[in-house]
Amino acid sequence: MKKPKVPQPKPGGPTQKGQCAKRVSILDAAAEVFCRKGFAGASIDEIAMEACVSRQTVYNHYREKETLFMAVVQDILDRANAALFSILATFPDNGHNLEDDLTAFAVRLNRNCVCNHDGKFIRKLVQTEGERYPHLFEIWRQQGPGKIGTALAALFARLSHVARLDIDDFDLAAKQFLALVNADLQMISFFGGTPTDDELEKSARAAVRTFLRAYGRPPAREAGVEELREETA
Amino acid sequence: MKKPKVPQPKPGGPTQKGQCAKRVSILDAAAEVFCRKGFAGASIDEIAMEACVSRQTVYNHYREKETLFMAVVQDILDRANAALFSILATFPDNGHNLEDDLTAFAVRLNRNCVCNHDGKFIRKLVQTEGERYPHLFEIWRQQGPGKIGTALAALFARLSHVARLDIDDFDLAAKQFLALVNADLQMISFFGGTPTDDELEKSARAAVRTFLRAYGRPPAREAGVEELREETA
DNA sequence: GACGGATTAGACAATGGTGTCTATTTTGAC
DNA sequence: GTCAAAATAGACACCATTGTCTAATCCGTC
Repeated sequence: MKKPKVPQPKPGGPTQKGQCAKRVSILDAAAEVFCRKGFAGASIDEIAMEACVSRQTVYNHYREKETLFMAVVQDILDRANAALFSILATFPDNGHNLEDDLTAFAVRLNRNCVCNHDGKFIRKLVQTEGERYPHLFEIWRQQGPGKIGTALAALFARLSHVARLDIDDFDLAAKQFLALVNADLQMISFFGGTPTDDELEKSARAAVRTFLRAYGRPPAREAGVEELREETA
Repeated sequence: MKKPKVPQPKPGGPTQKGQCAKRVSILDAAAEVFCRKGFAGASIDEIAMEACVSRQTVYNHYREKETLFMAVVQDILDRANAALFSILATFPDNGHNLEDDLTAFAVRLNRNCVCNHDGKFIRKLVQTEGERYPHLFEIWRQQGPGKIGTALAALFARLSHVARLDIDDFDLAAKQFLALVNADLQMISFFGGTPTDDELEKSARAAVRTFLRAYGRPPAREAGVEELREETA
């Protein structure tokens, strides 16, 4: 009664090595449970149940708990990476309004990379199990924030070159941009909650505004502060 | 051989209810182990061993694992809070150089509240177990970042009033200040590593510089206003 | 319909953890 | 020195989990 239950074995499942349906189902369920309970707290039975699969099937696909765990991590990282590059490709090199462009970019980044399920999962897991698996932490740092950071720095370098930003240290600016964008949301997504679209938009706009106050080139109409300084001098 | 070992029972231990030495020792050890292994992964035996105490003693002081866990959390929060207010009390209301003052403040805040042992512990624990104990998350948000945030907002309000900052939304600025200060360090302290004093200082200075680019009043007026105020007082 | 690989439920031993109990020893106060 | 409270080691029942094994069942393919 309390053991894994299997509703319908899904007749259409292809039996390939790479992407068998059961395999995916196990991976998803494992991600869910590992994220909720941590490595130690997650039980194979619970994962099997959530995946609508027998425990033995789990062991057939992944030799042991740790194998499964590592497979989950790699899977999530791959997905998050794909999302990141797809977003970076959308930034308009010559849009009209830098503030709007950056805000839209920040919203998309947060929604699809940082605040989404994968993002929360991987951060939580790294913090929970990073000490036990230093290897895991290293992979994450290079493939996660590391990639976002350098990609963003490159973007800022381009924008600086087109004279829309006034940045001296691109890497620093990238880190600060990410930090600002997450200032509001961190608390929400820290827990389980997912920020609403409204919160996402609002906090992104506030962050971008501050960022541009610090790093933006005054486009003549927004030169309030600059002019003030000139006049008082 | 592998059970709790007790070297010397420490003859000088007073037997009071409030702060018995064993009690403290257990609390410290429990914090350490819970932080390393999470709630599920930590075993009472390991805690007892690390505290140089028998398992039964642990159960004598704390009825069950969960009781101990909650006591640890409350203890850490109290300590972190005390540290925070002691730091806030040191900010000079009428210093000469705002950048230096803010930088020093940020360094101290990070060293004693955010990047130190307690800070890392509480963040890790909230993220690990927050879902299982929503109560824990709520306490943390109000007593931790919440208190820092409002205290910082109040400080910025004071500084704005003395015309050293140009801020419209104090709460937002406080959040952004904290975010900027942690932009660099987050990655380091995310794992187990403790940032060096040098890293702390450098990242704080970069953050404050950006913050002041966004929110600072042109420095020409700073000294004048300050002096005027002092003289009229 | 028959075959073979995948999948299933369920039993199983081994392990390790929790919380209780007891008999003994230590400790500080008197 | 005596005494009571606290702390100790160790045994214990109980439970959950891991990973293995087996016999039965499902599935697509031939």
